[in-house]
Amino acid sequence: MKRLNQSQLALLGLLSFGAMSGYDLKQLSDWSVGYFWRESYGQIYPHLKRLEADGLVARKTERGTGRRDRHEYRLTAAGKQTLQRWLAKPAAEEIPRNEMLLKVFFGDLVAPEFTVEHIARQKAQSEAELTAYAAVQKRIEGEQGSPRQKQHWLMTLRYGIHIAQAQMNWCEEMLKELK
Amino acid sequence: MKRLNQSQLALLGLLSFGAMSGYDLKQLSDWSVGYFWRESYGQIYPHLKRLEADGLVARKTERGTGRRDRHEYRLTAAGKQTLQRWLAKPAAEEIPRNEMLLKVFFGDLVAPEFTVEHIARQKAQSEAELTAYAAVQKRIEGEQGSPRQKQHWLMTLRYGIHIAQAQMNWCEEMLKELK
DNA sequence: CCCGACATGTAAACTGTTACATGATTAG
DNA sequence: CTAATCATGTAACAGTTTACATGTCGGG
Repeated sequence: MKRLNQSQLALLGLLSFGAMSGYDLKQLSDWSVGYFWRESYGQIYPHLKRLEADGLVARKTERGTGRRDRHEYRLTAAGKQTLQRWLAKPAAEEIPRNEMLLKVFFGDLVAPEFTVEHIARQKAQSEAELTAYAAVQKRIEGEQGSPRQKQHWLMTLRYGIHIAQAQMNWCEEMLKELK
Repeated sequence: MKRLNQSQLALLGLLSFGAMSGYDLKQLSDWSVGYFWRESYGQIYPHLKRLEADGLVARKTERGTGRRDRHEYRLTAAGKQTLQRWLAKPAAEEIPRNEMLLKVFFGDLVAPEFTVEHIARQKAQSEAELTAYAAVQKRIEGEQGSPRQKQHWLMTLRYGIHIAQAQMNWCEEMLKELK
């Protein structure tokens, strides 16, 4: 039984909200943690198999009425314990990779318009994110779940908002400077 | 001749500042773009070979006086053109992965102290980054290079500062809320 | 009748880190 | 003498995306 990776632990975390299929997991993660964590089907399905083999999740198959079978996974006691142990450990430092910044950094090799364009595009993106976050907030408030659970969800959302706002401020500052 | 990836283009970009060895490339990238882009030797050396085979960089070998040979690479005209074409194209959206946020998100499954700890650690990290950025600023000012080049370097540095400050603000807000 | 949502999965390709291997020189 | 710096490189492993493959059901 090898050590689990971050992806697998993220899936365990999502399953703590209730039993779900691989498909559900993807849908849920896309809107709830999508702005700071993404998973693809190509990872989800193999990971679920692995987690089941390790006894961290349990599968229940529903014969679909004509539809393809649906495999619903729920967290086992062992899975929850593994998850909690992980949550107690400090998070690994993230190594960012920002292509846009790279293009600004090397921007003196091309016409200034290109740099302006990169920054304008970033600004539009951050703006769109802020709009999306407002929708996420509404959705969180509408979901069922304990107040504490919601508090944690909203805390991460606040992070996204802070970052997007900082990006916008930076973009505006830079666009002014480049004019 | 397959399409280059971001790493290879980043190396071409760094080589635009002058001829360098793989080792130099690593040292330079660590302090100059390290806060938003990182490369490891395990990538750099194979990439340089590949770039040379494609005619985008040219190698000059210096016999070291006893030391191991030093391979210095410089950008060719074709390499510069490839780089400029890339700089003109919009940057791909970055997909962030933030383990700390994931642990805050699932924080209601463990004692609140753990969430406080994750945030406190983030705060210390962002603080340290801000200190490091001040040193980078001094170093940029001391480097030779055109004013325009420096302007671009300082623009990306401002980005780092904005983000680190936003992170600090978020941390402080959250720590207050959790008390 | 066609599109989008539901639903699961695999394989290939790609990308990246880490550990290992080697070895000289220089500063403390 | 020993640690750090210069210096290059490979191999194993780990992680991720993408394209492909398959098929139903409901709504417009």
